[in-house]
Amino acid sequence: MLTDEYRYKILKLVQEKPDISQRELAKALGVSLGKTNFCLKALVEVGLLKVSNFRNSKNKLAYMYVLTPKGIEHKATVTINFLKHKIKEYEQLAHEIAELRNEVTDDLQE
Amino acid sequence: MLTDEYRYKILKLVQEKPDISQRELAKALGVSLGKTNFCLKALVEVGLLKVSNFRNSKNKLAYMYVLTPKGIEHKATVTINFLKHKIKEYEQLAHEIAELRNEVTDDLQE
DNA sequence: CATCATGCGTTCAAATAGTGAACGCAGTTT
DNA sequence: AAACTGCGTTCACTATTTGAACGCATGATG
Repeated sequence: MLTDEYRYKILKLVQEKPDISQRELAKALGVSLGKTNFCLKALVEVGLLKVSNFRNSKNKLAYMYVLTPKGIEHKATVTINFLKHKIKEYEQLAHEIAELRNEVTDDLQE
Repeated sequence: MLTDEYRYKILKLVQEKPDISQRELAKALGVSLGKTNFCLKALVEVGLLKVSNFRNSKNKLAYMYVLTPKGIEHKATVTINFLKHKIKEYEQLAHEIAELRNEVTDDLQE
């Protein structure tokens, strides 16, 4: 399933290292190869990524994943949304942590 | 799947409201009734929760979910671990947000 | 040149996880 | 007593994820 999180993370990783392999990507994302392959194809499908074959001595047959103009634009948008989301998450965490601290002391008193 | 997150959240919700229904729990957790039922049973299975029937006028046949001594102790531990985890997450978020801010400005320049 | 070893993307059967409609039960209401 | 409501339980179905296995292309080895 291609969630916003993966959309963002993949676009970022690909932009940083266009010759990244699907296996590297999978490891970086913490998901399986199959899922990574699925997500990449989905991104190509909707035109955010473009693949171009290339060869090099270390990676026998590999692709370059290139962000399309649409992909770059989308990444900016997605990044901003992600940022907003993260900031909200951050604030929520502050509350949660305070709450947890209370619970910890509560629990110890029981 | 009963992850630490659900273990913690369920113990917390149950402690706060022992006569909570599985449907309420499901809604609070944001998962299905089936999954909630599964998680509750798992917690009873490992001895963290105890069920005791009770009736009341509003809830026809309902259970009380009671944290066992083991459950209370476990909750303390789990809460502390969760707290540690959240604090780490919090710190990581601070970095991520800073990074995202840079990306946003980077993206705008491209 | 021929063989092997390595690393790539791809596939897909199997495993795992998650859903929610439907059921029987027991009180409450009409 | 019949209808209604809310409870936990079940489970067939769907969705999601995994990773071993494959074919292919290159580099290395004899």
